[in-house]
Amino acid sequence: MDYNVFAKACPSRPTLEHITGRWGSLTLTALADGQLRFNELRRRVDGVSEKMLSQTLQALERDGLVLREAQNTNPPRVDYSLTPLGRDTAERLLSLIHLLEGRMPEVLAAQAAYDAR
Amino acid sequence: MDYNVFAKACPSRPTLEHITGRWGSLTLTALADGQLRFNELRRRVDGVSEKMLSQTLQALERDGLVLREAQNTNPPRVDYSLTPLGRDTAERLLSLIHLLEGRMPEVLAAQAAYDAR
DNA sequence: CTGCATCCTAGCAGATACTG
DNA sequence: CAGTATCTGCTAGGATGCAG
Repeated sequence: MDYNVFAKACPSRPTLEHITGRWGSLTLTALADGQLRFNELRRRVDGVSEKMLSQTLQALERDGLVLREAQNTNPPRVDYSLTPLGRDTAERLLSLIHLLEGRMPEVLAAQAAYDAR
Repeated sequence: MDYNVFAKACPSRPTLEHITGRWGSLTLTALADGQLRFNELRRRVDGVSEKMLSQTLQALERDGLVLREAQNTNPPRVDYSLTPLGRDTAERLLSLIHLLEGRMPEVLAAQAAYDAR
């Protein structure tokens, strides 16, 4: 393996963290449905602050996962969408999220059992 | 959807963060190959501290993703493995990681292009 | 509307030392 | 070996204000 996330110094680690991070995962999957504007994204990703969304989008854009298209109008309009690589990534992320959402009862039961001890 | 990660207050969010977090994702995927002992895990997940590994394992055990089996011998021996739910989760995580590892050249090129501006 | 700049704080995370 | 305990620095992340 050339790029192994298990290696401390591998450049894939920061990128994996952008993707799976608290806001990165939600941002990517929110964009999976299609292009969104900044404030549309902000409403979708419940609880994200302007600052964090902005930072998250910049990191994902730099990694080549998100495409940013700004129009020089007034008021300004900026559209965010996924690149082909971003789409592949979001797809796998969604698969993970759907699994989790579907099996939350199992998780909650495990937590209750753990706490009972 | 009953448990929607996009909702700020949904109980699935903390669990998603345990799974996708910096050490959670690496720990889960390391265990995908089979049972490991504490220090074996520590060596696999390059860079993790004792403390973080311990915390991570506890969170994943509580969520019902990891099984902890302690033997009361001397010296002590503790084995960690995945539950069925943990295996399903790790599988999807691995799919994501393999995608990323395989396409790192693309990511690095995007980063270089971004930085050039 | 879409951001960047600034300030501030809680808690994440590393280092170290210790216990059964 | 498999952890806990403590201390401490760092930075993620929230709040606010401002600009194009």
